[in-house]
Formats: sequence, C-alpha cells, structure tokens
Amino acid sequence: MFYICTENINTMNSLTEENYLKAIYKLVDGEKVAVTTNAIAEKMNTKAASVTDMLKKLSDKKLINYEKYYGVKLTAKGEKIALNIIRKHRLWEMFLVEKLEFGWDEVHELAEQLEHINSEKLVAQIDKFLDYPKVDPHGDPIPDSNGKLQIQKSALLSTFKKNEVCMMTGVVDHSPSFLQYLAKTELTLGSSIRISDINDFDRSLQIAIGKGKPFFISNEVAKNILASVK
Amino acid sequence: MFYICTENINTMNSLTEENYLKAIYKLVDGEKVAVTTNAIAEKMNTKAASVTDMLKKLSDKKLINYEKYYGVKLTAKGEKIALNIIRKHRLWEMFLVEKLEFGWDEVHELAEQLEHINSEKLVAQIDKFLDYPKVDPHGDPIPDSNGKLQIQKSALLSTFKKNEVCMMTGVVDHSPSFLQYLAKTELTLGSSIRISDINDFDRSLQIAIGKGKPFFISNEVAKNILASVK
DNA sequence: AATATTTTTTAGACTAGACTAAATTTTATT
DNA sequence: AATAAAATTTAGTCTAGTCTAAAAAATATT
Repeated sequence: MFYICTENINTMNSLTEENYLKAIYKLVDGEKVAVTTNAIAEKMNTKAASVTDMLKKLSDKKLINYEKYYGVKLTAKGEKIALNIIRKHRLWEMFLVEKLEFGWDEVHELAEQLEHINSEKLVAQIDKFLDYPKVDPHGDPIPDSNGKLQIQKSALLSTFKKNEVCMMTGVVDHSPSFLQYLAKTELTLGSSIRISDINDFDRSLQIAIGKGKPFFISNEVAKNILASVK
Repeated sequence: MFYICTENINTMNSLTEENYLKAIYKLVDGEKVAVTTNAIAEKMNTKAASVTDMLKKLSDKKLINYEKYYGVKLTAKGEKIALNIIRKHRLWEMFLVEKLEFGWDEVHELAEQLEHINSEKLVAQIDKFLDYPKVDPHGDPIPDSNGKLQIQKSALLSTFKKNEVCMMTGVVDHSPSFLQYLAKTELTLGSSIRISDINDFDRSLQIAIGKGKPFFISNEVAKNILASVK
C-alpha cells in the first residue's frame, strides 16, 4: 500500500530542518525500519540531545512520526520534502559537471549549499537546460518533480562472474578520494566492463573496458562499483 | 587616495552579516557620508536596536568603522566583501536571464538567495560560462573578481534634448512593475533611442527606437531610464 | 539658552538550534 | 529476575539575531 502526498511542500522549512529530513531519508534507505536518534546525531555531526529537540519540532510540523525512545519515520509529506531536496542536489551536481566543467569528485559540497535554494521555476529550468537527466554524475537517480524515484537495478561489480560483461551505472562510495581514483582509470559511468579474471587469492578482479587492455582492481574497489548486466 | 584591500575576504560571514554589509554599501552609494542606523534599519526591514547590535559585531570584525551616534562606513575589507556579493548577485541574474529563460523582472529575489552561495570556483565558472559579462540584465555593472567596478557614465533619459540620439544603458527603478512596463514597449538594454519631441505640458517625451515609429513615455518613466550619448 | 523632538543606544527578554550533565527508559548480560 | 550498559530524553545553559521599552545623546525649535 502506497500513500502519495498531494500536499503543498513549499511551506518554509529552515535549512536545518531540511537537512534533518534529508538525513532521516538517507538513513531509512528503502527499508521500513525506524531511524534511531543516535544514527541521526552521527549523520548530522551533532549530539543526541539536539536531535531529540529537532524531532519534537518536525513531529509537531507533521513531517515525521516520532515515538519517544522508539525512533522516527518520515510522513508522506516529510518524504516528499526530502526527495525534493535530493532532486535539487542531484540536478545541481549534474549542472556543475555538465555545464561548468566541475569534476565529479568536487561537486558534492557545493550541491549541499545549492540544494537549499528555494525556487520551483529555477529547478524546472535547470532540469530543462540539462534536457531532463535521469541520473546524476555518480549514477544516482534524480527524483522527478513529484518525488518519484526510478529504482535502478544494479549489482556490485564484485558479484559478477568471470567473463561476464556489464555496464557501470554508479558508485557506492561517493568520497572524493574514491572518485579521484576512478578518474585515473577508465572507469566512468556507462563504461562497458568485462571481467577477464577473478583471483582467488585476494578476490581482486582483472577487468577490461571496451576493447582496452585488462587491468587489476581490488575487491574493495569492486565492492564500490555498481553495474548492470547488458 | 585609494586603499586597496588585499586581505582574504573568504573568511566565513553569516548570511545576516553579508546582508548588512550589502545594505550599507548600497546606502553609501558612492558618496562619502556615513550611513545612519535608521537608514540601515529601514533597508533591512528591522529595528534600529537590532542594527546597533550588528554594527558592534561588524565593527569587532573590522568590516566597518563605527562611531556611536555618528554612523558607519565600510572598511576596505568590508567594501570588498560587499562588492563580491554584488558581483555574485549580478552574475546570477545574468545567468538566469541568458541561460534559463527568466525575465529581467523576476530574477532579483532569486539572486538574493544565490548571491550567498560560497564557492570561488562556481563564480569563476559562471563568469566564464557567460563569457565575462560587464553588466547585468538591468545594465548595472558587474564588479570584477578584485571588487573593481567599471563606472558607466550615463544620464537620465529625462535630461536629453529634443532630437538627441542615445543608447539605453540601464534603469534606476528595478521594481518588477517598472520592468514589466518596459517589456511591453521596445525599450530594452542597448535600444537606440531618438527623442523626437518633448511636451512642455507634462514633460512627457515622444521617442523612437531604431527606425520604429515614435511613442509617448511619461516624464516619470524617462527619469527612470539611463542612457548614454552615442 | 532652554526645551522639545528625533535618533541612537542600552537593558532585558525571546526564539532557533546547539551543547553538557543528569535522569530516565530500553536493551543486554549475568 | 536483577543488574549493568547503552540509548534516549529532560533540564538548564549558550550564541546569533531579533524584539520592546527605557535611557541617553544629538538635533531642532522656540
């Protein structure tokens, strides 16, 4: 059963409130479990006591369902707001990479600022300007203006078998250091990857991109690359 | 005598501090007089008492010279920060109009948000993307990255004489209603204007744009249009 | 020059959001 | 089941920025 939120989400929420909603959304991550106070505190780089205060506030605003000592879930409205922020974040990242020559490892922090700019028209125009992209520079799906998210079915590169061919669709680790490492290889979104060998010793892979010559990647790297069968 | 600020202006200032500095800069407007507390309060839509508090704070940070009961002036550093915000504001306005199909009457509010985004690279790239514009969509000059402002020598359209030809370079009134009025005429930045007649009765003007046919504008309108001799 | 008016500042209070320390509730361990 | 440990909440404090009301200084008026 699905509830779709038709409420107007463009009531003013503070920057802090928006960041809490986003953090809760990311901690839920598809699962139906309630999010704990400590988990939010860690994600927000703040203390549990501060989180409790904010949870009361968000609960009063009907953006989360909050039960003392139990945890929180987003309401339909809260989730829609969170998805709208994520939409803006990913569209801005795409804009920075596609139009302003930013590297995919340097857009995150800046998008954290830009995602809070409040203007429906701006978002719509950026979307149009980019020709309605479906994923951001890291392969993460961009929610549509109704907060609908296209779920992409991808698996970790580490789960593919020898000689299989797949296409890189995203990354798990978004850290600049990992993205910078990838930039040194030929591994980018859309790369056609063939697993030419798997080494039993350390589970490292030998892969080839397109018709290029094979090279090694560690199992650690393979576990942070998303790919879909062709 | 001119003092050029070579200090790093990228120390963090709050959004509120930035808005105060901008307000003070705009109130000084080239003149050397000190700005009064009440004037700032009015511009910031706040109360004089709140302004006094902030002036102390900005004074402690060496961004303004503040003497009790006398008024304030920006220090070189304060002025540089203000100009940097104005630079960002005008570049964003230009971006919205040139790239995202915004009208010149609807960009101001949005640019008020965008001007506080903190990223040197972003500003540099937007500037480059727009091919280093010298003026914003309203004809206001865009300060360069050192905070230098190209002063444009323009006069009010109401000061020109009969049969003179000039080019529209800007507007005095930036309100959406005035800009929307102009959009209904052919008066835009760069328009070649010939004063075909001046009516003694109400000081209204008959003007022609390029080779178009003449039409009337009130003196009130003429007083809000900037133009330079060809 | 004395008084009235306006402007500005001070003093004290409020809100959002954060913190520490203490209290409470839940969960884990014996 | 009793107790220990961990998680969470409460209570009280702090800062930034705002406010009102009162005090002080500057300006204007008689």
